[in-house]
Amino acid sequence: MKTIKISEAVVRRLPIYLRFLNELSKKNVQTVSSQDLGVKLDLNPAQIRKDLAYFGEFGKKGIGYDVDYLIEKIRQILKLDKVIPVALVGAGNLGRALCNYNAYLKDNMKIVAVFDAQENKIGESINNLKVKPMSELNEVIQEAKVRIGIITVPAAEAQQVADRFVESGVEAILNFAPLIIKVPSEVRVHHADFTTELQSLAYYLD
Amino acid sequence: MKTIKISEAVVRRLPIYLRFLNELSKKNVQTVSSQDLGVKLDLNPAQIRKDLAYFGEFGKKGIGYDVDYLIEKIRQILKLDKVIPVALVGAGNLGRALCNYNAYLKDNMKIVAVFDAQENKIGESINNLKVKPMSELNEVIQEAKVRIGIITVPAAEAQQVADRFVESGVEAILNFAPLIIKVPSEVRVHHADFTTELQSLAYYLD
DNA sequence: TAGATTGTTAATCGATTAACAATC
DNA sequence: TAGATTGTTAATCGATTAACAATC
Repeated sequence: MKTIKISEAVVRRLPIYLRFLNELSKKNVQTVSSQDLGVKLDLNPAQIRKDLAYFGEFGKKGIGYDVDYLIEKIRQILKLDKVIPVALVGAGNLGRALCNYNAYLKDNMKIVAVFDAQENKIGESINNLKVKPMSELNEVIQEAKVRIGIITVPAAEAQQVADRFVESGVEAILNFAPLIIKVPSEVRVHHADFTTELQSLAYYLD
Repeated sequence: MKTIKISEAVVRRLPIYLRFLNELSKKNVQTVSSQDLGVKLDLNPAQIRKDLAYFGEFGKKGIGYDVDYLIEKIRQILKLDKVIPVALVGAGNLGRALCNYNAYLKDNMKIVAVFDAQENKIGESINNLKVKPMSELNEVIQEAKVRIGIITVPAAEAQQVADRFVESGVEAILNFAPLIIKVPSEVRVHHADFTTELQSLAYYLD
């Protein structure tokens, strides 16, 4: 019955809902309306209701959404109800920074391995993870059942790293290198590029 | 005559064009077609032509676009033809990582000041920049004519930092904290959030 | 019950793509 | 000239928003 195609725009909003719902839950808020969510997240309430309705009837008319129930449902939709093992290549400043999010991502995702091509980085400790050489990538990824790969190497090496990820069976890639990487269509890639982000902001200066 | 509103989607693609054109220029490629660009950037050639045509007639029929001329034009459109001073708050791992992009961003943008609220960070050196206390933020930003602010502090402090940026006259903000920040409508905010990015990727796992 | 809020349909709005005359 | 490629219009596709019956 998964015939209706969910647009990327919808999928990108789900984690934003989830994050705010988690905040509400921490404050012991029981119920929230699409109105409330809209105000806090700068979104149209109708859009929020529609987004959620793609996946089921999670609310109660006249009441709103049960916070904890909706959290549970969104986590299921995003497949975040089990910890997803993640690997990262590029133990530079950025890679190191992302490893620090491990605590924040707990219950959802976990960076379980860090790799680097540079000799002098290997063996270094980042957040209790020892940096491993690229030669061990395939083996480690398969053993740890890594499903998502993060690329934080310079642009010149990013495509090679992507190829290695694909080859080792990773299903999705988050690329931070300033370059469009190419992968087979069954692998999902998102680009998270600080430099293009910053440059597009400049357009809006007066 | 700036009556036609340019969509955000268009503006976000311009830096991607620019980046690839710069690569071509470095390889001494003189001319490029929308076809070529489309293949390399995974975009529809008609879309690329239309994007560029919003701003002028930059190509030659039957020939394509002159690489260096198009670079010049896109830099003008994005207001990147002069160096834009940028400030960053949050001298943690992520802040430090972003400062390293200064070299890459040369000619376009420059991080000219770094601030942190924590005593022990102040005075530290990052990429030849001394970390300054928050008390100096307004003064430094006004003196250095900073136009864009980057937020790399924990979520709990991000809104306060945004308020300080706005108060000191910053025109646009790039927020890396996992939280939607609120600013007056004349200030432009982009959210660059690693955690939501990663979570939305999970949806596409089988 | 009265008030609130969902889920959903229809209307609107906007973005992408196809097609082609113009022309280098 | 013949082939290539732009700039642009029209067609398509998709996403957002408004409106409201259903109902808690």
